Amino acid sequence: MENNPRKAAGRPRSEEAREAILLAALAILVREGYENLSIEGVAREAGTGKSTIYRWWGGRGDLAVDAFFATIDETPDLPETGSAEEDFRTQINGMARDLRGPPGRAFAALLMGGRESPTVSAAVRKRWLDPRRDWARMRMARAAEAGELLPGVEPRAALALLYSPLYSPLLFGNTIPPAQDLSACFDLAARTIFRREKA
Amino acid sequence: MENNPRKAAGRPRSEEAREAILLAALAILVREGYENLSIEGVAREAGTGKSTIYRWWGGRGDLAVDAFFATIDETPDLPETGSAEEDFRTQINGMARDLRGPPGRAFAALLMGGRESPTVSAAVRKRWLDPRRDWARMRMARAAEAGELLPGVEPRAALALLYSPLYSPLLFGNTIPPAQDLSACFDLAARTIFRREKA
Amino acid sequence: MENNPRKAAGRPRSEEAREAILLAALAILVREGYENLSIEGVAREAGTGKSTIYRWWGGRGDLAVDAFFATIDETPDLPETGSAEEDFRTQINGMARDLRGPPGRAFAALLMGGRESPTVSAAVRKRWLDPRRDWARMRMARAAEAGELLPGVEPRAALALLYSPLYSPLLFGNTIPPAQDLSACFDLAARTIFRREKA
Amino acid sequence: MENNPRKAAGRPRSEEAREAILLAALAILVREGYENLSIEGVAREAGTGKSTIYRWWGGRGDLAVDAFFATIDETPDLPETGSAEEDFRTQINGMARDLRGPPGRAFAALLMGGRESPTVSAAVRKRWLDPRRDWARMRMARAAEAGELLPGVEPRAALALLYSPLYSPLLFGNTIPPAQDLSACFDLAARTIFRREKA
DNA sequence: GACTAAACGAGACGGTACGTCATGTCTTGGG
DNA sequence: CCCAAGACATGACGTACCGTCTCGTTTAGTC
Repeated sequence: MENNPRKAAGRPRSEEAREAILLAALAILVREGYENLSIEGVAREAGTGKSTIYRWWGGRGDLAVDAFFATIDETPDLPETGSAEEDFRTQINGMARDLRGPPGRAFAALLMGGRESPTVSAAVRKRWLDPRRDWARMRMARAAEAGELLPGVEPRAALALLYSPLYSPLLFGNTIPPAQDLSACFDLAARTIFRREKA
Repeated sequence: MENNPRKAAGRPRSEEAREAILLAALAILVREGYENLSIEGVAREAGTGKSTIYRWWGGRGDLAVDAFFATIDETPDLPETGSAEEDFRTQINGMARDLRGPPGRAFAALLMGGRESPTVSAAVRKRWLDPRRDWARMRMARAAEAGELLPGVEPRAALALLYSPLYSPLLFGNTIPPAQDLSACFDLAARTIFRREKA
Repeated sequence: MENNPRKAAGRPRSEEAREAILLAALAILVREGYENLSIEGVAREAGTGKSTIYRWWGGRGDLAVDAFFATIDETPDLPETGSAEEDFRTQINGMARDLRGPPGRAFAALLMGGRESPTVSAAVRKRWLDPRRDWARMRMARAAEAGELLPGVEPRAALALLYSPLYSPLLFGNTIPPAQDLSACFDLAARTIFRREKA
Repeated sequence: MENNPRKAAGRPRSEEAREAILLAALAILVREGYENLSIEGVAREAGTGKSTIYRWWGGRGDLAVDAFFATIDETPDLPETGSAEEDFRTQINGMARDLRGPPGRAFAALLMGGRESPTVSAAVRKRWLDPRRDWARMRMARAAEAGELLPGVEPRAALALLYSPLYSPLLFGNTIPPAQDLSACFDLAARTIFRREKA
């Protein structure tokens, strides 16, 4: 029951145009990379005018952010089993799945865009990093409470150790590591973080 | 029996111009970021003609690579003590020192440039990643031989675990983590990788 | 037996809007020239919607025409004394008065608009030129009948000679000549056109 | 024997491009009028880049001026016979010939452009009006000296009377009057200006 | 000491994209 | 049916760089 400033006069925004623009932007992002994502190109491919893009987005950075997140379930329900280790493994694998393939290229492009515009990096932090990190911190705190952590484990360092192997290859290779490698890293890290039940 | 390919007729390359260009490129890179590094800007700032740049470099990517590596000792002699753990810690801290501050921003910019041009990412791999990774693999193999590793540690995963926390923050924050955080991560990782002497 | 074509259903045209639009258009015309007369600008300044303008006028040309003629008495009663020379002098001075100053600039702008749209030039001819020319032709014919013309004077050429000096400076200087200059020209022309009574 | 500031470094201006641009501009000016003369259109038609146009001309006004004057002999040698009346008739007919047809449309367009930009109207004055007016004033002064003028003729008014009928129709009809009409006007005006030899 | 040849600065060239603005059309809700 | 508001596709604006090109100049080695 939202009561906007009365009603919003004038012709309503075209949902068609909005979608065409986001689709075109995503396609170009994946196909040609952030460097070659131009507003004119998007307008051409989407069959819209440039001004329609500038009316709703601030520039190619904003556009790239929205285009990427249109492909992503922004607030996935994260399961919570009894085991913190299992929960983290599930989340990390899920993120890897989200980012692998074309969306991964878009994501890498997006991070790149972050250097060009603080808006973009803020948006990425706010819409990707923060929710996932918040969840992770909370889960880690609960694990500590439940005595699931080994003694002397600092939560912040533990999180860095668990997540970094997922992201860092983007810097050099543009790709998310394969599931097997990721698992090996996770297992190794988990060994030094989580208390395991004695067999 | 001519020693060189003849002797290179004509006016020799101007060392002055080369240095002015690299300096200008680095300055712009650090001051304004990769996005705003333009060939025209470099030529203007260096007081050279554009063609001199295009003669020796393929584009702004190539130029950025050279400008960055001009600030870095490309093949540092890595010490080797008896302890693998100490050696890795030394190397990682050294890399962090190299990348922290302005050069770090240049490095991030460089990695970004990698998406735009395969030449750049190849150069980064060849001049940064490969030598460091080669050393690390070798050192890790020697550690395994010497029985310094805990049982069940896969070298590849171990390396990923050790190095990722250094790089991944570049993706989101444009910075290298502070020494303290890095140490905490390293210690945590080391605990699951290296066999420690019993007290 | 309905008196009007039906009665015109629906909301009646807003006289307020019409006037606001014409006023705004005239103001912009005088203040910023025809070049900078934009429909959007008029709508903004008049506080109306663009479509209201497009509904009633064909474009900025039409609008300029109406705005200009709103400042002019379109069919002034022309006096007729016994002397053709005096009557012409009176009319020409009257026209000069109408066109001098801001309205003159608007008029020049209007003529300029004529090149862009045949509608405009037709309107200018119909609402400015034709009534004045018709009067002049009639007066000249009557003068011929009354024997006021010198022998060998072709009416068409005589009219051109009398009126041209009023208009032609608009082309180069954007202004109507001062009264004194105009008088000198008129006197000179009159000498070769009108028979003067012997003293 | 001009000694420029040494030599003019850099690639020399392309004469080809200059000509293609002027030709295209003139063609558009004549074909579509000043209103529809756009820099982009000229660049498209001339096969050049926009920047080449902006490098050498300040805008469409400047361009139109140059395009028009490229078709006109800017400083025609004016004959001088013994008779001032004949000389003026020759000059006026020559101007009419210059302006009739396509160049006339371009000229009208140009005058229109004068309202939009003071640069243009200054250029038109400087390159068209002034030389012709200067010549006319001088010739008129010489005629006065030689006693060719009727008594009481003010040179300024006489010039206005002679030249106005040529220009003023441009305002309403876009065309230069036909030779016959022009002659009639000229004869009528001449009768009140020049002393004629007794038969 | 002239000749050859490449690198140099300068800067013009045809392009592409930028972000802004006005066009004329349309689609709402409300009077 | 009119009106205001304002979104829409279109297209020109003037700017900034792109990467290529064409100059005249400079700086070596080679004859």
